[in-house]
Amino acid sequence: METPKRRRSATRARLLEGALDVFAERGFHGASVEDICERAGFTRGAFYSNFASKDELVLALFQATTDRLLEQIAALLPDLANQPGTLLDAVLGLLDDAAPNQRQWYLISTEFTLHALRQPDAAKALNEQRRMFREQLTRLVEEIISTSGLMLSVPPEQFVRLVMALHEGARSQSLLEPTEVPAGSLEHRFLPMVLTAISRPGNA
Amino acid sequence: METPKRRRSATRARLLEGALDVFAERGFHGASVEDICERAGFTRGAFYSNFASKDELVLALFQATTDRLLEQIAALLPDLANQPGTLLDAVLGLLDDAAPNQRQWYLISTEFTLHALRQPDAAKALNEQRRMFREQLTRLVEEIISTSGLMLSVPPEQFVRLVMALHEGARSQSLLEPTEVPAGSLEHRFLPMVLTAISRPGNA
DNA sequence: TGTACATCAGTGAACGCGCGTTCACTGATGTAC
DNA sequence: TGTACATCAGTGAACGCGCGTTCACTGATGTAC
Repeated sequence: METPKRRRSATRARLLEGALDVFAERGFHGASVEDICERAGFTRGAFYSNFASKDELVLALFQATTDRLLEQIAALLPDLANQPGTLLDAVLGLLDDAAPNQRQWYLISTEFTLHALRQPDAAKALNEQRRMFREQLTRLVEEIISTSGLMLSVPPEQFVRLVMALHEGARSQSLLEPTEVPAGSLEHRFLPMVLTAISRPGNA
Repeated sequence: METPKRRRSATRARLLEGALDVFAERGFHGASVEDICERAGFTRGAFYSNFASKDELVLALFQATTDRLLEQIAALLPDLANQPGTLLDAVLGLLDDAAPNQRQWYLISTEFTLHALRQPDAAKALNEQRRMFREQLTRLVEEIISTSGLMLSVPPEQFVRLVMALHEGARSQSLLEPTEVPAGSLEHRFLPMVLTAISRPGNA
């Protein structure tokens, strides 16, 4: 049944999808409201019937994308924790599977980071999202550690921060030089060393 | 002597300085030509007497900043290589001393990275700059290794890529959460582990 | 079931502001004699 | 050294385009009887 409410929220969703694509292609400022509407198959009036302003759209898009990302991760978590494979495979696999389009997600989230560094409101929202993301990853790490009998010489959250930082910096290198730095190569080369250094097999 | 040529190049330099500040505050698109000129104490005519367009300014700014950065590093290198202290102190110290204003440099260089991911010309310039930067760091690492008798189980350039990637990701965390992640904390916590793992004292 | 009216998501034309860019000019500095 | 002219860095007004936002409207869907 195509009730008006469903129709409306479908329109909103299509506008958000369009915004995601166009923002990734041209950046927040470079993308016009018209671009976004055209991509979504609507006129600008539809846009202002669903969003108060372009600024509001940016925040709504970030929230929507973040919510979906966290849901997807929550769905992936149980599988990863129970499957065979190393701690590292699980964590890095999660980071890769989290976003379907890595390049797009990097462009959007990095631009939102810059935005947040200039606007405290956005920083609050971003830090909240990052905190939840870290908590999910930390939970995964803790679970795997407890079932495998590994020991970390640093708190799991610190380990997660390390993985996320390295992942972010490595991704930017991979996107700039795809052939010199294949995606994931830096993480897979160096994180095992850290694990060797900080983990001791502790089978009681 | 205030010859016209000197005066002209001073104007250009002041416009570039102004652009650096204003771009950091509002982003490339968010900063207007008028903003930049006002900051530098000129009218817009002066701008177009020195730059063909706003786009050209972005590239010129990147080149100018990059050139200065590389010069500063070249000046710092000899001191660092000969001073006492660990390999890590030298490399991380160089990364910190390279740019006087870390936050500003992060904002500018990250936005330029996003720009480069959308525009091949900019990507070429950026990759060239990053290559030279890596080469400087690699040279430093090689020199310290050769005088200290350390051994790396990976090529020095790979080690440098690791440090740069971690540094970039760690910096974004530090800027977003200054109290939770003090600048340099992730690097100083984890890179020693990598060094322990991959270096063997090889005093023949 | 059919009719009359209400609602409101989405249309598309219009507005007006800000911004990048242009250009005729000015006045300080350099050059020729 | 002094005068007349040339140069050209920087001025500031004007242009015009694109974009964010508004608003009177339309026509499809829902509701009342």
